[in-house]
Amino acid sequence: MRIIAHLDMDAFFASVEERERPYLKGQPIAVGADPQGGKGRGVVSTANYPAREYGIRSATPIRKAWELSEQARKKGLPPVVFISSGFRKYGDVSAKIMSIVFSHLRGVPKNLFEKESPAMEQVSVDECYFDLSFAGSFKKAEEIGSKIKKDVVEKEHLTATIGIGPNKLVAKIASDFEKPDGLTIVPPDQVLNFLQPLSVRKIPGVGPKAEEKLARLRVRTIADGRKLSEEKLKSVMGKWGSELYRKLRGEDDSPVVVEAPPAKSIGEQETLPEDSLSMKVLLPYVERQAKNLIGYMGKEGFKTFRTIVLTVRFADFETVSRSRTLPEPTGSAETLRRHVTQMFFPFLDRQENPGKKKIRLVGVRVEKLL
DNA sequence: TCTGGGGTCCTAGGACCC
DNA sequence: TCTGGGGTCCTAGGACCC
Repeated sequence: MRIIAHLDMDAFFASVEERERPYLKGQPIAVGADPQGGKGRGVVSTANYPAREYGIRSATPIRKAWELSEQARKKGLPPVVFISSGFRKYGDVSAKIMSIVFSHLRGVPKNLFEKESPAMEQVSVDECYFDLSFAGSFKKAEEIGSKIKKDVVEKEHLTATIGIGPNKLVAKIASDFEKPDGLTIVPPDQVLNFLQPLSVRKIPGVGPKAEEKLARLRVRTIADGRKLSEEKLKSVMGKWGSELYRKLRGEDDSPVVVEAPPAKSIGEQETLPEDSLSMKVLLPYVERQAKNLIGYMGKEGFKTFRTIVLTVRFADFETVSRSRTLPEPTGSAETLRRHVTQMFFPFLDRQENPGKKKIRLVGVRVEKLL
């Protein structure tokens, strides 16, 4: 019997800031872009729970967050503490959390002499899956889950939410069920009942567009979705329909992947402080990005790339990309710089940009890495 | 009050080859 | 005359995740 757990740190970035500055305790905090007095660009990465009371959450535009904070302040409520630096340290804290989780796991012995390493998969700075099958029962798995939570609080003074189920899908949905500081166990015989009333949106992979398509079929909950045949789902959602059909039933056999597969692309993009159409302003951005990319490639252990993708986002948010695949792989910074600038020029005149729309973001990405 | 940055995967048309 | 079928690569765009 498979027993899989998913751990998700609660309001991770904001909680790290809060624990490091006790005077922030209980204050609304938003970690993310610099609000620049209401003129900043970008979004909130993490809002703590008091800030969520103001309607601020992940992906809230930073200007809106600023506005909501101002509104609260005028009502005599504490203003939001905006924090836009310190992203480096979150990685360090993350590593400590992951090692705490790891220390509670057991591998499945391959044989008498060779021990298998525990199965744990880190999916982002603040999330991981791990295999608790060795516990033998959901009861025992629950005990391990609560020990891990306790250990994270004692050692790192942070809270985590854990979901446990018969596979990654159910574990993930379970960890989202009761936050913060939750522990939700969904044994196999309770999977269908647990999923039934939840919105289809809770299924990873169902975003706003898929939700809308399903709504047109009168599907809101997972129970609704289960009334559709696999054929129907395929006709509406394409290839993904079959997968969705299984997910609606809580079925998932995807493995806990211990070793992260090598990256397929490396890129960098940046929203400008102000929209621009000036070559003098824009070109240094793409040139710097091209240069940075060669550095990142080296760090990741790649020597060459073969495809270059240039991305441009206009002021009206229309986003276009141009790509170029070279006949031979190269690792040359100068070659990349040359191609990127060549690819960029058309955007500055009438060819690609007849309306002369200003540009708000530029980005460069390299693919086919070796 | 306009909407980040890092990615992955899928689709669909066209070129090209056998 | 009214036009194969399959495979692979390239390009562009879009949905989605954290």
